Amino acid sequence: MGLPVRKSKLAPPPACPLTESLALLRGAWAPNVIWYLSGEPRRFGELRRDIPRISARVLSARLRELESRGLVSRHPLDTSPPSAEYALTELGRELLPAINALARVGQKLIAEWDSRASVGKMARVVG
Amino acid sequence: MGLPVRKSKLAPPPACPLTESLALLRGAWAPNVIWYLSGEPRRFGELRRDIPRISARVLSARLRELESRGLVSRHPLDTSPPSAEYALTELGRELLPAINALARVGQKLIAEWDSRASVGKMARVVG
DNA sequence: GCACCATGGTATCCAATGGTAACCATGGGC
DNA sequence: GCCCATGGTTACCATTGGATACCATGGTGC
Repeated sequence: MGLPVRKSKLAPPPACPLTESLALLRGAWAPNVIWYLSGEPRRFGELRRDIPRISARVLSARLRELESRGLVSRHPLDTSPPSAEYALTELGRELLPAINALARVGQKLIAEWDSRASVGKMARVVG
Repeated sequence: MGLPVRKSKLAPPPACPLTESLALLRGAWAPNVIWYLSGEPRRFGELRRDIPRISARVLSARLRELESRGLVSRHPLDTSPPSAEYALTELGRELLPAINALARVGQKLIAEWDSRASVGKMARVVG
């Protein structure tokens, strides 16, 4: 048997700006993590509670990926059960306008659903 | 044998605006598809060429998902090899500001890399 | 000293997603 | 009759993500 064929996995010059910024956000929950870090720095357990459906495994992986991409910085704290704080870097903050734009669309969608639901149910909720 | 245990897969009210808009964009290449549809309607083969690294399988799946989410509309054409055109719906257009914000970040990143590369290479590119 | 707790993870296992490549259906050109 | 282009679909496999259990550290109650 010869050598196994190496599938090149080449990533030829994309240079598509959308592809570049999406590469920063790749991975499950990445935008949510950035969203919840956009205020103050937060700790691992806080982020777990912020994003209830994330698993510790994925949160851990995502934080290390975001750190390696330069979007997030990690600061271990010398507390009794050793803990750590995560914060957005300046590069991470550059993504906030885009994430805010996404959130605005989401708010609009939620508002539309709510108004239609209240119409459909004859305004069970006061409004 | 009894019924297979149904893992509830519950999606309890997230109501996080970011989660809502990301649900619209879920799936590989979804933002790119919207990006390339943001001008004129485009055909399947055109999108394949626009996004060279997408596979036909995923493009097909993504278009049908985006259609079912109401972001994209499909218009079959009565041509000799039957073809189809895809266009953004109004809901799809509401995502364009967010996608443009992402693209702006990507452009900035590319510009920074370029300028650093040209400095590192002693400005091979005139600038 | 020792059990027990909280924090911040890892290890293991399985399901869903995406990629590759091959194939199919239609109708026109040669 | 055969091949081609378009617009997909199918089969198969690698990677990613999720659920859950577990581990390491050090503090606290006793």
